[in-house]
Amino acid sequence: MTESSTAPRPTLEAVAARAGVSRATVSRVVNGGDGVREPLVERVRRAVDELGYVPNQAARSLVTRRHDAVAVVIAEPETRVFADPFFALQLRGISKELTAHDSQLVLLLTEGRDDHVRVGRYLAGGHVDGALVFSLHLDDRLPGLIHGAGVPTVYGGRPGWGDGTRGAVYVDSDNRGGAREAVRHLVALGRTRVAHITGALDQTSAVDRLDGFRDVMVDADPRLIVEGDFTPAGGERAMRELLDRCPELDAVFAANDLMASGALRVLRERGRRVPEDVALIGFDDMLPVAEQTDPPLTTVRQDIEEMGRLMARLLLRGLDRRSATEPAAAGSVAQSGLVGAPSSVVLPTTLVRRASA
Amino acid sequence: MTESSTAPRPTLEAVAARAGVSRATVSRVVNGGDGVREPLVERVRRAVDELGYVPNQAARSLVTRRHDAVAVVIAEPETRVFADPFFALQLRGISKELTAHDSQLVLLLTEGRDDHVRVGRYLAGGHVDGALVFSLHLDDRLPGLIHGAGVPTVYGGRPGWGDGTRGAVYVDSDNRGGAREAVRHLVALGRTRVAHITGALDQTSAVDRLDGFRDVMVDADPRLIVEGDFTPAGGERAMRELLDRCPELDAVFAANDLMASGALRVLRERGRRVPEDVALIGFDDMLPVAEQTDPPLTTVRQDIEEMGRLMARLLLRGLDRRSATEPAAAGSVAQSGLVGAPSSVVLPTTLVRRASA
DNA sequence: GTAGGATCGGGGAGCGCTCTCAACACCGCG
DNA sequence: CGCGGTGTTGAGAGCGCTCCCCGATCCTAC
Repeated sequence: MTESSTAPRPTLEAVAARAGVSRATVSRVVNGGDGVREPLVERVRRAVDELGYVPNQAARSLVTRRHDAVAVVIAEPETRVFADPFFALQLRGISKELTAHDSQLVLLLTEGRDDHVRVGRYLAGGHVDGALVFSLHLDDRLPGLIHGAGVPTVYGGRPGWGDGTRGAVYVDSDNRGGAREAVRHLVALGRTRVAHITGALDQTSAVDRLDGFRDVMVDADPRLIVEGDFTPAGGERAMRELLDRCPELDAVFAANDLMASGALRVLRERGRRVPEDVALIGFDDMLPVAEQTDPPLTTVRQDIEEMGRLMARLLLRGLDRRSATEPAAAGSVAQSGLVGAPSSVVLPTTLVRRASA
Repeated sequence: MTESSTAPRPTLEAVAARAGVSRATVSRVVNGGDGVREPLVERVRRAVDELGYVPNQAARSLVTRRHDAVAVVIAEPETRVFADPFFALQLRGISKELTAHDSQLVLLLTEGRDDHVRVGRYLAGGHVDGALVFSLHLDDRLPGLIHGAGVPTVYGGRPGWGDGTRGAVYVDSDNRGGAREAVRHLVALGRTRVAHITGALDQTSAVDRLDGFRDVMVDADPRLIVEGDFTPAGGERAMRELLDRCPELDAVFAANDLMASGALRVLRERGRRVPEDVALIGFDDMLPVAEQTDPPLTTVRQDIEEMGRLMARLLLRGLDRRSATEPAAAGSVAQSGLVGAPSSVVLPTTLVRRASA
């Protein structure tokens, strides 16, 4: 039977005693070991192993003010999130990158607006070295709170224009460009009555995709644009409305795959053949959805995992640089809290042609 | 422009000075405030507000040995996980419960076997008060490592029988009972040639569902049982094989909804009508999948979010009790590291009848 | 062989907090 | 009016670690 935490964990002191050196020497070895001669390093290493020594992070943070931990804030009030693998993929990317840098991932899920204050307080509390923030809605006050907390931050997706977002560093997909490409493809197919099911318009990604749609369909009949909400049910609803308003439409660009799948069901239900009667394009290339519909979905791919990885990389890089320049940089630390501000990144998208368009 | 972390955060000392009391008094107020007279409490509170004081968690942990943080370990080598909302839902449940207890969630995603050692080291490092572990595979050495780390742990799903699993506390669904109910339903429908697509048999949930199947189909034709892997593609593969082996089958119980959806596609492709020719039941009641197939899936529901919440609750309760009994309890601390070991919990499942069976 | 320089190791001072313990105040009761 | 008791407050000692600084050490070159 394990008596957990019964055995007091060995301290630096204990290791030092065992190896017959001073604490400082052990500390040096544990933290990289330069400046200590080989035989000693060896002896310390052995002592560490024998004792099963693991540094006490709390003690270390207390003096270094570093935590080797990054908060990931997912600000999603709706259950919706969990229906799509989006976050899981981002998390995976982030996790990989953080692990490679020996940083931990502290996950902050917010349920409602009240939670934002809690998150703000947590970040202000200096528990983490930085924050990665997702899924903002335009009216969120989170950026303001985060800004106030003064924690280096990278956003996933371009934040809105609210408080604290000016100069924020973010990683985003080329939503507008991707949308343009999708719609152009539909046009190239000879479709003339192209409709658009938007995402939830309180998110910049939805707005950008709508803009992309408009870039190509410059004077689109306003009846051909319906607001959705990124869910399959929303896609169904929107598709019904489109069909009612404008039965002669011959193509649909949905702002994500989930809505496209809903739209697809409605189209079939109403007896339209896809892609013969109506061509359909989604967005995301969410494999389990896009590949498994019938017909498989033509869609705009964004590399979600890579986005996560990149966010983490940007943050960590900024952090490193900051600690490197520590004393001098006070003045040049920008809004993001990152030195020499790594600028935002917009990743390209690619059109994946399957059967639906 | 925020100069992040430029202003040194106020310390207890500073608050004490401002309020004209001693550090100890401020500490008392900050930690609940009993034993301090009202006017003083008031004065300290004000000083805290004015200074924007936030306790330094590192310093606190250093002396209390508590971290108010729990690790969530997801041991999933395959990408598969991220295709289903399973973890997201569990995480949500866990997050809610932890938040209510002012605990943080440290997420540890493991990529491959090597990561297990890293995780073990992290847990042993005493960074967190406890751990919640998911998605074990039978041959995992993670339980052994965790056991060795001596961290109070609750497993999600019954762990296997390997090293360190004896006496482990877990939360699971009644996989076997749920499977039985599903199969009985098929039998009640008058189906006689009932097939089963199992999950990945290195996970206890898959094994248990198979056992439940066998409980009802006592002498099932072995050709009617095919091993799947919990993915839609695996479901397709398995369904093809079943159909080839045994074209006359009239019902299928798939060990999860994802595989059921794959099976459904194959059934349709081969011209079988569901449920007329072949009745189909899944497991999980994963809404985005189960409700959106055509026909919608009859399935066995398990309350995934509740499982997560329960795991967290069990862990936290054990932790509390442990710290309450601290000095005396050394001897009675069981395998799980939890005092007065809250025992494992198996949650009931319910059959959700939709159109597929 | 020894002086000089460069490098390495050890001692000690905290980081910010909690917690024990002693001092003190104030109450009621004898 | 004094004494014990109860209840508050303050002082101080660390928790385990890093990092600075100075003395010790080692090597090289003359």
